[in-house]
Amino acid sequence: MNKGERTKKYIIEQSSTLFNTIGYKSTSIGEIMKATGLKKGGIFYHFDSKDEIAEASFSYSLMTLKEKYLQAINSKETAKEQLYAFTKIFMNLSSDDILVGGCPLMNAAIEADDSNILIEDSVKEGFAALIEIIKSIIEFGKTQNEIDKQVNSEEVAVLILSSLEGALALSRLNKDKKYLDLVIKQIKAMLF
Amino acid sequence: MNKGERTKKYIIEQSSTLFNTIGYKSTSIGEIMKATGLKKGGIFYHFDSKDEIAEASFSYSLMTLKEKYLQAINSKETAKEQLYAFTKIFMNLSSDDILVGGCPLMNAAIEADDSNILIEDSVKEGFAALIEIIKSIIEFGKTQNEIDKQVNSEEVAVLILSSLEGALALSRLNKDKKYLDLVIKQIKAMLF
DNA sequence: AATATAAGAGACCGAACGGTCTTTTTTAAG
DNA sequence: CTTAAAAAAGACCGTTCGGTCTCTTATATT
Repeated sequence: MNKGERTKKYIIEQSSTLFNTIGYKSTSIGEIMKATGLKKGGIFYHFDSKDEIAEASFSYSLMTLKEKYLQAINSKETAKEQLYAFTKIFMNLSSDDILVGGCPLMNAAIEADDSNILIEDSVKEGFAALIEIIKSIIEFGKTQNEIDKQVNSEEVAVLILSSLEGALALSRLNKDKKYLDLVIKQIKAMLF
Repeated sequence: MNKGERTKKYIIEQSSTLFNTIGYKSTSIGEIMKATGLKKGGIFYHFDSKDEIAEASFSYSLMTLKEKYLQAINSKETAKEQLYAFTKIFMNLSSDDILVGGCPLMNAAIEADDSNILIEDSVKEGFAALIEIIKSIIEFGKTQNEIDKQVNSEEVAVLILSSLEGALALSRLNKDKKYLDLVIKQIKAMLF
């Protein structure tokens, strides 16, 4: 990887944190300059526009997020452990070094409500992927006789994701993990 | 109510929709001028800063929201009907004429993450009030023998609000009410 | 109808925005 | 070591931002 590629990657890493913490509108080129130590010329040499930086940053966040989920679930032998690993990531989304600023998907979904139609599809895909992961955990649990075969995997997956996202927002707002704790506790009680 | 008061109220009404749909940062004075038909001088005669408009608009949204909830619940005789009325408001938050743009609380919670510390307390209070309303519905249901007396009102209220907020975001993003429908269905099944 | 005051218009301001362009410096291949 | 190309600097541009200030118009009280 030559200098140019390294710098471009570095800009994306730094920017993704900015976009996720203070949002698209508030992340100015000036902020990115400060965070990277580069000047305007250096940044616009690698990207044609702020939107292009935002897109690259969001993709990077998504990739990181997905990796984290899959890696956490892998090597777990029971559905219960998998679900625990999954929820643990949600718990850490507030303090995670890389993904600081909460769930990138939810943030993008709320802010890019009308504008940024560019990333709207990516956000949809991201959520769909998360639901799919939860669904696969539930279905795995059924084959292991951990989870009642009557539960509707898709529907329950939607409930789990929705409640986790809502609780994450509440916990971040109140700077109190109890909301996430409460929701996770009840989800477990519901499934196992 | 004299002209000045009418105009100020009108600015707040129009602005609250703007803030809730496109967010604080994206709602410029220019946008407010367009929405109200007033010029800069007319707007800043009634407010000292954009933040002051934002605060007034948010308070107005909160008040409207709370009114809607309480009014919907009143005159309902069973907890089941009350909960149904409550969830129905959530369903309509996407299409409501006044509160267009989703849940004002969630929008504010996500966007005013670091900045706008001004309204942070109001957002917290707003969420606490919603949880309290749900809690009271559940407790009413217990006295009516509709709901199992063993359920923890507070905890379940948090789960319900979290999942509704999450599902609302999903439904708005995908322009598909099914997420809210699914979650509401499961909440009902859980309680009744 | 007169008039004091409330309400609003709109030109103006400095700062910050995203983005361009020329110049300088750094990198890396021969 | 030389040199062409890649990378970065930073002055500059037009636009939009939130906000001010003066001047005009509308309101409401006597």
